[in-house]
Amino acid sequence: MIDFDKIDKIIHEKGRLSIMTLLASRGSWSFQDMKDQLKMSDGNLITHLRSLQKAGYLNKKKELKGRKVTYYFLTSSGKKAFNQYLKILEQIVKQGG
Amino acid sequence: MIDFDKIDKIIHEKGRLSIMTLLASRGSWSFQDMKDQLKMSDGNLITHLRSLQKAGYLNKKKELKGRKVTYYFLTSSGKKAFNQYLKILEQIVKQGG
DNA sequence: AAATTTAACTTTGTATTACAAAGTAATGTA
DNA sequence: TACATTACTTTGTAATACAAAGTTAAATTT
Repeated sequence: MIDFDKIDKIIHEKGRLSIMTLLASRGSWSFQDMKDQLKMSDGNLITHLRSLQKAGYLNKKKELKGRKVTYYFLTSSGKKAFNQYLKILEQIVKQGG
Repeated sequence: MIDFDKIDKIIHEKGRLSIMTLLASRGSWSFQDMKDQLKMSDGNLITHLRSLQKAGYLNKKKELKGRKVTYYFLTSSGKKAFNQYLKILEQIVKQGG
C-alpha cells in the first residue's frame, strides 16, 4: 500500500506544488515571472515562497539588472524532497491507472 | 504549462486522496476497513467521506452481514474526476522527472 | 430481558492556513 | 521632485483538517 503519511504537506499544497514544479523545470525564476506565470497575488506568492524557504527547499539571490530583481531557485534539499514527492505521485498514478 | 488551477481541491487533500485511491483500487470498502487501512479517526474519516459524497464522488450501501456494515464505492462521476486528477499528476511527474 | 458490544456516525473545539487586499520601503526613471 | 516598480509586510477572513468524546441503533452475550 502507498504510504500517504509520507506525502510532504509543504509540497502537496496546490500553490506550493506549482512553485516547486516551476523551479524544478527551470533553474531560477524571478518573483515577477512566477507571479505572472502562476497568477498569484503578491501576498499569496511571497507567503508560499517563505514557507518553502523556511523548509529549506529554496533560496533566493538578489540581482541588479537595471531594477532590483529577486531570483528563486531550489536547494539540493528541495530537489530531493520534490523527487521523493514525485515518487509517491508515481505510485498513485500506477495504482489508479 | 500545467494548469494547476485544474487540480481538484476535493481530491487533492491527503486524506481524501488516500480514500479515493483505495476506492479506485478495489470496488468497495467498509468504513471499518478503511479506518484500519488509513489509520484515521472516525471523525476525520466520516468527514472526508461525507465531503466526497457531497461532491458526488462516492456513495454507500448498508448491508447486514451479521452486523450492520456500510460499504463505500466510487460513483462514475468520482471515477471520472479521479482520472482527471491522475492526468495532472502524470503531467507533474513527467515535467519533474 | 438486561447489559454489553460494535458500527457508524455527530458534535465540539482547536489550531492551522490559504488567500486577497491594502499598505510600505527601497530603488530607478521621467 | 514626482512617479513607477519590485519585493515585500500586515491584516483580516473564511475554510478546514483533525482529534476526542458523545450518541444512536442494531446485535450479541449473560
